[in-house]
Amino acid sequence: MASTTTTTMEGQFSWINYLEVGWRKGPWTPQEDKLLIEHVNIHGEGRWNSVSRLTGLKRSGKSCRLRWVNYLRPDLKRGKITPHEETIILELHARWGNRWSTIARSLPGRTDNEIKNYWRTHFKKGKSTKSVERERSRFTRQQQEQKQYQYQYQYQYQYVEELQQQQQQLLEVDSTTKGMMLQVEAAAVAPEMQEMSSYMSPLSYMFQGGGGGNAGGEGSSEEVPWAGINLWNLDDVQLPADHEDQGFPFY
DNA sequence: AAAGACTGCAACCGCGCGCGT
DNA sequence: CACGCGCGCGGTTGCAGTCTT
Repeated sequence: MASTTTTTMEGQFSWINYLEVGWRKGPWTPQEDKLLIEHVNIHGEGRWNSVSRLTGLKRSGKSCRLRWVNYLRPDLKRGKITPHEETIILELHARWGNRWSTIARSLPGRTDNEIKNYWRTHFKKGKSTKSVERERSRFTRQQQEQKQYQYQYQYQYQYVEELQQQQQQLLEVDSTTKGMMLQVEAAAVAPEMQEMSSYMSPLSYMFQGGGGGNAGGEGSSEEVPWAGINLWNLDDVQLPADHEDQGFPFY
């Protein structure tokens, strides 16, 4: 790929880049977006370096991929990060650090870039005092919501345990050929289920006294164990009257 | 009302990994 | 094994909009 190095003096919208290197830079136009969307609709994602050749777009493959992933993908969620999502970001960042793409996998519709930007503007060290003050009042509100989320996560955890029990019953009841097949399947799933239950709740390690599991570990926690399960849509869970009593050790 | 400070976010860059040859 | 290519990731930049003084 041609070098795309740009000096600050040239600026990111420089025509010099286009004339000398060939790739256009800077903000995307609606026409460019349209071309890229059409291309992906026809050819699918991937092979980004061939996009310019096939569409006539004067954009590098890298730029095309970025534009698609961060802005044009149809499954992207628009709008502000919700307090709920913020909680998840805080939790997952505590677990994984700056592994934004890993964190993004737990937040359907949000991109790593979006989360990274959000983190940097809201939680990065060295924020101004005013910002901190604003954040503090926001945090107070958030704490109230945390209590509710805690209960919701516990509810979800119980649900997984029920699933495990049901699966166990299936194994015990059916010893026919069909049952054998189920056992094979279940055996394959079992370790994953076990791991899932160990940190089904993103906040579970807090409830367990913190620091457990493979926090900070490399590799093994790459895949999000609850992918495919809609953890974050528990709005209609009914809270018992005594849930207020449950403390919440938040930071 | 104006100027400066701050925030949000799109987009770029360099680096490293995985894969095919 | 070495190399090149494509891609994904995390860090950074810069601009437009908003807020504060």
